[in-house]
Amino acid sequence: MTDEPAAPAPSRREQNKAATRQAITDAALNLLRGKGPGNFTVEDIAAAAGISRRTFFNYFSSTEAALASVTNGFLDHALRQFRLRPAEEPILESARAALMELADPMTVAPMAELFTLTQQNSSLVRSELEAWDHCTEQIIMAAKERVAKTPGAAIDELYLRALAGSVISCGKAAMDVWFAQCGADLAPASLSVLRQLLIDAIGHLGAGFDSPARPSSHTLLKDRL
Amino acid sequence: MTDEPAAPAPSRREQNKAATRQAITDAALNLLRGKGPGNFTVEDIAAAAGISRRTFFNYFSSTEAALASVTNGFLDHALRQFRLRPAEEPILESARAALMELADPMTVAPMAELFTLTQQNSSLVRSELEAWDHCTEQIIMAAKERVAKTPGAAIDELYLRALAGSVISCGKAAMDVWFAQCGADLAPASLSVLRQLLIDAIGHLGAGFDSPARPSSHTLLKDRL
DNA sequence: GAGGAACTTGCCCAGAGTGCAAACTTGCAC
DNA sequence: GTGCAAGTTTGCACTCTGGGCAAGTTCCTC
Repeated sequence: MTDEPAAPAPSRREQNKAATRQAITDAALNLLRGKGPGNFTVEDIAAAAGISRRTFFNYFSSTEAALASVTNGFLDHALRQFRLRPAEEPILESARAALMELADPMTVAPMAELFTLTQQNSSLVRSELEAWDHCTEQIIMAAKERVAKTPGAAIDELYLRALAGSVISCGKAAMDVWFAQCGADLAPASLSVLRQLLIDAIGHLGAGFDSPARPSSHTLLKDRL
Repeated sequence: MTDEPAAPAPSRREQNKAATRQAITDAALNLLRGKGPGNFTVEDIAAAAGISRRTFFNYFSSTEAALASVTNGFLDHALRQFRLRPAEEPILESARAALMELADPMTVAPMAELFTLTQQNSSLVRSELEAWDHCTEQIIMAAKERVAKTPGAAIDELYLRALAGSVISCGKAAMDVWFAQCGADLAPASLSVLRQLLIDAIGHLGAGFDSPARPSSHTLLKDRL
């Protein structure tokens, strides 16, 4: 149901595959909601999605992989925003802007739900980690492309990797604190908190984590609660 | 908790368990060396360690978990160093000092080997990620304890999580770049490179990543010392 | 050295993941 | 349409994982 202006020939085959993939992740998410993590099998998912067990494995290598599509969608969104930023902008500022886009109800809702459903289960947490790491690699690549655009600039691998990793860590930290404070609350006030947490985290990063506590935005955060 | 004045009662049982645990990880590592990742089973490990398959699972929940003990040992070493730093020292400086300890032949050797053996295999990479994440959580806890010691200081959860995550990311970035540059080379020159990479990474972090890409910034080292 | 706690092991079973080959669907050309 | 090639689904069979259970073994304590 995505009508992009530049639709690259969605053949019947492609449509079917996309529909099946969607059916699988929907089924997996429903089972997660209904039975809780670890209480359903691949066979259950396949049955709910109307396919055979074997076909499930043609699409995903595990239950976790199927559920990871939620996190991946979430992080891909941020990554897309990052790529849209002008090349001459400082990377930290681009990152801040990209992360800011995550504090949007539509975007964060699936992630918030997954988070609450996932919290207790270790194998699901593991695939979350993988998703964040994958996003880090993507950011590194995006940043490299950006650097390549500016003439006379050399790529400092260490700088890029450290920066990308730190940015992602800050995003993760903000999300963690937000979930801990607000649960899966998606009300405007809660999203404001998330936005402020993201700003603060990137702020700490930009300031080199100078002072142990920066009262300026911290109090602001508490006011919102 | 380990080397306290109260003798840590190494009973026969404890010894046996420790020996078995060690035998398992040794066997796993040998098989990894000999057959490569994914080309041996839990049964192979158990046989090589002289125990039953069932007993293996009494110690580790998977092959990856058994191999992760290498990474965990590596990171625990850093964590221990971190805890040894004075409480009034800035956290970043403590982190720098702790990471510096990793550039030691004895410490880094197993990690370097594991890295080269692991690189291609995704499920092993995943458990590495988990180990780094676990270390992050430990650092957060250690930092909290430290903050609790200083009177009148409030714990800023976001600050701590963002900082710990960023520090770990910088350590990871330095290791990644080092492996990419030097492979598993443990010669003094190579270790110097690692040391400098760690210093630079933490330097970038402390400087808020404000400088454009610029390798080998020895000024930052001077600043910190 | 008797008794109990801790540990190992074999047995069993549900479920994960994958290769294979037979069926079926779609795309394409005639 | 007909037909064929390429892509997909599915059942089947198989290996491996992970863990519950109960019987056997080792270690500690009294």
